[in-house]
Amino acid sequence: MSAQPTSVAEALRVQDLLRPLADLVGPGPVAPATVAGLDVAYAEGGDRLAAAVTVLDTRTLRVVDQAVATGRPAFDYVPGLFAFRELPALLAALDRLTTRPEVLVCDGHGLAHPRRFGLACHLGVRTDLPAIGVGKTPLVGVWEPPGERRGAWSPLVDGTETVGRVLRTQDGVKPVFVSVGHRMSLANATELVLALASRYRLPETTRTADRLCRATLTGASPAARG
DNA sequence: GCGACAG
DNA sequence: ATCTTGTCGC
Repeated sequence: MSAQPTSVAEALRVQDLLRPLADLVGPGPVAPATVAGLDVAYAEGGDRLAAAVTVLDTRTLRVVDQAVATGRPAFDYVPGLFAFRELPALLAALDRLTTRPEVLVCDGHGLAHPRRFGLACHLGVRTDLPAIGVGKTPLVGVWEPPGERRGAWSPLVDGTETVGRVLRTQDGVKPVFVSVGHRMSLANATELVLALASRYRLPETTRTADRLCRATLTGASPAARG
């Protein structure tokens, strides 16, 4: 089977094949110097997309490198198989970076997935980089609402497993869903997301990547072909 | 069987 | 994801 499946059955098998390769424990870099944000935007009609990666200096939160890749969605949108849709373009964008980020912050879940292999796990395994997932809405699991203050969190539980954390990144603002992707502990992932979401609900990494891929589709940028 | 369902 | 108006609040 290929890395890019053409059917649901095949996609499920790819996940089963790659899942054992994910390291869901490793502490990961305690104080990474750089962190990458990844995001994808779709053109009206959804037949075209732009994937963006921005690399930020962890301390200053300034963008130090970035890349984009445009293309077609590689798979229909199927909850649980979402990664196959955006992965090719995201990997292409990553290839265009001139630096190698120390951690990947993905727009979607990692372990918090019905088969424990969401986009963040997939990207981590395919790049062998520490990766974490930050979702805006849940895919699996149950949780108690975390405290109202920034930094408060509660475990995200699916069945008998803790698959992530529901983290409040700003006072009184809807929480985000953090889960491990690859080579990173849940505690360190939580700490990193909180540091990156210093001012807004979402981490700066995803905010900068989001702006970049949108601007690319809008045509606001000169060099943005793929 | 029916609804839910990352982006 | 994308399509959309007004509205509340710093």
